[in-house]
Amino acid sequence: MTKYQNQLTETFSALADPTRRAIVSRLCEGPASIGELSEPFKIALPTLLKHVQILEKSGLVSTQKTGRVRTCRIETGALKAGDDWLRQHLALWEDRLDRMEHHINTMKKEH
Amino acid sequence: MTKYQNQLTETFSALADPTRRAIVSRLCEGPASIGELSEPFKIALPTLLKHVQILEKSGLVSTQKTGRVRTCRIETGALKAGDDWLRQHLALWEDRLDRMEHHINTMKKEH
DNA sequence: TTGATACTTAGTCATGTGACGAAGTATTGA
DNA sequence: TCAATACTTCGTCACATGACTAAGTATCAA
Repeated sequence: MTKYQNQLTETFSALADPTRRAIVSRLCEGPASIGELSEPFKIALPTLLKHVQILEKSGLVSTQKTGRVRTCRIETGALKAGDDWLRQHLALWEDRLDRMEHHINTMKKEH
Repeated sequence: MTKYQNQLTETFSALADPTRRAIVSRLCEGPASIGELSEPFKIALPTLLKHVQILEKSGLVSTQKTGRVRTCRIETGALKAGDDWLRQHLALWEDRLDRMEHHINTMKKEH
């Protein structure tokens, strides 16, 4: 598996979990600490931390520790990579449908 | 978890596996049977079938059996839903950056 | 300096996932 | 009819995932 494939796998895996998507949504409103992130969820801190680490590994989120507080923020690179993959595939399929339609119209005219 | 959340979870989970992404890529070139799909991969038929079933459940792919052959094709709905989520979040974050930049510029002028 | 705060690590557990081979079913072609 | 084809189901297995509690460590405030 190429690095690009690996990156996509990590991005989509990270986004496959509803808690992690909620974290991403929250971070789109602005940076937050681990404690702030954990508040809206009914999960233990170590569990939340693990989610943040997965998001960080996938490149969706970056973090920085200052004193005893770790601040998390969104990174758009991985979001864009996922979006690019989806759009490319949508475009591929739609091109195919267009070509098919064109082909059918050509056939009709020939009658 | 709402139905929409569930749908997103299934879509992103489905896309998290490289074999399944390869199946989606292949099907963007046009419909294919289970046998045709399995050829490029070094995996057993039951494994491939399971992947196709996961893709079908997520709504990314639809299948139809005629005689003894099952034909698989892309469905764009789930692809679009995933793309929408990503684009919405990219937009959210970029709006925030714009507002921040505007704020900084306003502060500068006030000096 | 010392107690509170904010994570962090370690260890455990139930469940889910992706893989396989073997054996089954339903169609098709000769 | 009957062998070949194209899945499909079944049972199993190793490993990954997401959750927890308990017990750390590092920083800050009084």
